[in-house]
Amino acid sequence: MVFPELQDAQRPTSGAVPTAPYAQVKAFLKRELSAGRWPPGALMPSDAELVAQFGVSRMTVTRALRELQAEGLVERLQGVGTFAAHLSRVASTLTIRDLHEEITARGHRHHAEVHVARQERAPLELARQLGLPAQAMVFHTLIVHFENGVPLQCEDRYVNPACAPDYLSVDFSRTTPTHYLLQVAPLWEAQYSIEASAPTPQEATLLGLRTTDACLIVVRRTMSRGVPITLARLVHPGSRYQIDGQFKP
Amino acid sequence: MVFPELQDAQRPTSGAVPTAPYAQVKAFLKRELSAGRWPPGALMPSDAELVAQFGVSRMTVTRALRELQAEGLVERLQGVGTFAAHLSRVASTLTIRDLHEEITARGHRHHAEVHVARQERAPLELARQLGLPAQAMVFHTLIVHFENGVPLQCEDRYVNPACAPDYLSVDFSRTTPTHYLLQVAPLWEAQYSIEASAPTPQEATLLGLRTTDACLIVVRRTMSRGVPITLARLVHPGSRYQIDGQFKP
DNA sequence: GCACTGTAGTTGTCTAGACAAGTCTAGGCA
DNA sequence: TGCCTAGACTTGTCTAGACAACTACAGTGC
Repeated sequence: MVFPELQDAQRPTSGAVPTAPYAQVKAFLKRELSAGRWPPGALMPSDAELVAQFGVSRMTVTRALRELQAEGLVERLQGVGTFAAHLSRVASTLTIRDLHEEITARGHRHHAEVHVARQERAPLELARQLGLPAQAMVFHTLIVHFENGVPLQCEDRYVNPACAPDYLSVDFSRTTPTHYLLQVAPLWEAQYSIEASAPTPQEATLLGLRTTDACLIVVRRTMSRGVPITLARLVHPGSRYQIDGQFKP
Repeated sequence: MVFPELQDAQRPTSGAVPTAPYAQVKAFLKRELSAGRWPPGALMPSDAELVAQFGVSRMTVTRALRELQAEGLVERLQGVGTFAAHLSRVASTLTIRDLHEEITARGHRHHAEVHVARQERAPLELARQLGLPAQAMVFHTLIVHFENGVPLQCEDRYVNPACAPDYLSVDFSRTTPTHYLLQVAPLWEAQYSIEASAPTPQEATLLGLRTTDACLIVVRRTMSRGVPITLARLVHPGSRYQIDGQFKP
């Protein structure tokens, strides 16, 4: 078996110690938690005890605990107490980036070929997912993105015309749909699924693959203010694309 | 092309309005941001202006802004001001769950077959990734997990013996390695990569696949308190496993 | 045994003010 | 012109106290 190379995690520099009192309280609790002083579900010190222990005001302790709560390390119950969280799930931040940005950040060259950019009538299921009536008009683009001349992503996208009426007039060899749509609708909410599958014959041709080559496929539906904006199927050659990430609880 | 079904996002119930002042300030800013009142990079109202506008104390405004900053919606620069963030990347929370939990949560039956559970000498590259000298002893397990009798994951895992000396004495037909290691080392930090690829012949056999079937492969290296604990390669049949998620900025 | 009540302890939130530290700009000076 | 400084403005953080909302528990009365 093969273990691909993983980058080394950045180690925190031990030189610069955070001196702010709230940070000290937070660091103390984090340290003791990681040492197993309070096993998952155990009752932790109350605000008042920490106030006495550190000689700070309650607002300071509260801030430290609220941030730990936001990070999922502790659970607080009003009237009951603060408890060490059950870490049976660890959440990471998966970053969905604009592909153009991602490629140029690597110091590489990005270009795109537009194969389809037109209006279509949406079949029932597609219309439903975009919150439109059946047979409604939708925008459809099919774009292949290249990194240094090698095809990296086949982007099949449907867009709700109500949210981006000028979508088809954009020059997608210069701007990516993601970038344009982020400008039109700044705040997003999205669902995605990541799967591995063989490409369709058309996708295989566009990406220069055989239909037996594995692809990493991300399907994403994006909403803004409760209105579906776009539905995208992003197909990547498995041999040339992977999703990396790291997380710290 | 095929768009798999995505579940509907949960819509916030519009009945219960948050009444806490800090939540009102936060909701106001979020609403205006999503309406595009401050385009990315634009200067937003200062603390003092929001204090005057809402008639609350500065601590209240500060809390609202600090939470928006933590969510990545605004950027604050000391001595300069508060700015609408560039949302070119949107972060989601990808949850790495214990497979046993995941399967039972679906109401299905989970069982595991242990194929390998022994000590081995680590070759150079593996030892390096686990922070050990070359030829050091490491624990190695190879376990196949089943959902309702169908193979769902092939888990090839190496463990640093210093972190979990009793690892090999665990009955992995009853406990998953993930679950056991979470108990031994409560706080994690991890790096992962997700990719699509064909399985090795051995993996294909164990999962009941052909070597041309696409697999979704997650490689994860886990550290606790700066010490590498485990390196795992999790191979899933692409046709039977996908990673789902959603995010709201 | 059972229902009710008071009380102590907990977290959730807010206020008014204070000082520190950083940035920017206009004015003064050589 | 070029450099320096004082002041205005910004965010970062802390304090001491207050009230509200909630929970758990012991005690009371039936």
